[in-house]
Amino acid sequence: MKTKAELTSEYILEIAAPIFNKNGYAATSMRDITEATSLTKGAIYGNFKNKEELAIAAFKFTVKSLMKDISKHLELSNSPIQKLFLISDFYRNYYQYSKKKGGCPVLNIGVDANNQNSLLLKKVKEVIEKIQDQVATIIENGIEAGEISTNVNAMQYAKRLDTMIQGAIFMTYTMDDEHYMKDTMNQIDQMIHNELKI
Amino acid sequence: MKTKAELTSEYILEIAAPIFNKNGYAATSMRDITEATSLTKGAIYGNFKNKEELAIAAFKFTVKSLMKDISKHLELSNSPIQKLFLISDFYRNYYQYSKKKGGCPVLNIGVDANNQNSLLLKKVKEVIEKIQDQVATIIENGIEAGEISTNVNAMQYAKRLDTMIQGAIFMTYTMDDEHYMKDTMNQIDQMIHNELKI
DNA sequence: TTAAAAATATACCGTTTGGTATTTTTTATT
DNA sequence: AATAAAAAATACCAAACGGTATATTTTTAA
Repeated sequence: MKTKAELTSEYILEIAAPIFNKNGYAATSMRDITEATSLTKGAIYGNFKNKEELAIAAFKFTVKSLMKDISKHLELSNSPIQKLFLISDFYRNYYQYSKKKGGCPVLNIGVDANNQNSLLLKKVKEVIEKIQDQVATIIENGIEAGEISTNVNAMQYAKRLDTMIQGAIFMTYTMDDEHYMKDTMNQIDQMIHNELKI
Repeated sequence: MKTKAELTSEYILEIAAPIFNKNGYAATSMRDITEATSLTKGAIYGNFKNKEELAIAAFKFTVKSLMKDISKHLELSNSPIQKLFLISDFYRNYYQYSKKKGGCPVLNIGVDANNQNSLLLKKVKEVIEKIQDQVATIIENGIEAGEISTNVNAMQYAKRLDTMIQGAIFMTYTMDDEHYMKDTMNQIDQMIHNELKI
């Protein structure tokens, strides 16, 4: 059974994570958190050491949920090449999906933490590496399964896809125009067809 | 002849622009500006109405310089298709180049201003539209000159290139790894060769 | 050279910041 | 039901915040 404190911590993260994600670290005050949670400083500081620890926990909270949802979506097929198409399929709805989380945590916290919070930036880097490793593994599995050309450099291609996706996320949010996301996903699908598929 | 105030305003922007660009709006204090410029609040508020106006002027200052440098680089050829290659050529060195300005203003202020400062966000949008219009015009000129396939949708392709470039900038800065930039520019060159060139 | 105007420095304002010490309330155990 | 422990609320702190009013200095023009 979860303790009271554990439940409170989770509740705080649920509320605080989208706020930090939207506003960034410096633009989010502890008062924002107490007001949004209807809790007091005593409750917040009783469960988190300080603002930085809360922000890091909030980032982890959002990413954990995001990674889980992606993984779940990728379970829709066992074929590596189909899993790649499922990635673009997932991101096709990413604008609406990620809005509920206060935006894309990788993009927002990545930019926000740069030059500002090295601990937070390190966490973002780790998440990016993890995502890229997973995509590279899918490509490698595709090569082994004979679905993907042996000429493909899995890691390089994973990074390339990730770069395009992040670009699409940035443009979609900044221009408030989902076409960027849809177009980029179409482009990625074409790439998978033309450059990966055997 | 420039007035004293005009010279001071320029000086303030020179110093303040990279700071706002690096830290973001909320994380930059007016004290940061007074300390970096060795000026006092009187000088700053005498030349700029408030923090927001200073931040907007600082963004414009950085973008103006950036746009000028790109335009200058594109003068190296009169051929539209070569101009496209010159764009990727420019961004190949963009990491080192933009570091001096405190990072990419479009990426940094774009993410920072979202949900935070609608005036600043509007300025970023305008810059993105302006850049995309210029690239689309180059492509259109290439079509007219018979250098680029008539099948190409100029605006769509300009947005596609811009999206990829912004993705590369984000990944390069966040991972502190210039390979993302170089790889993406190679990819773009290949696209120009395979999809645009006649 | 002097006086007006412009520009900058100084001193100060109320408010908000992140954080802490203490008190009160709630929970769990006997 | 009583008690100890845990959790949360309250009250408070010094420092920093953006901004302003005023004093001083510098520049400009007669």
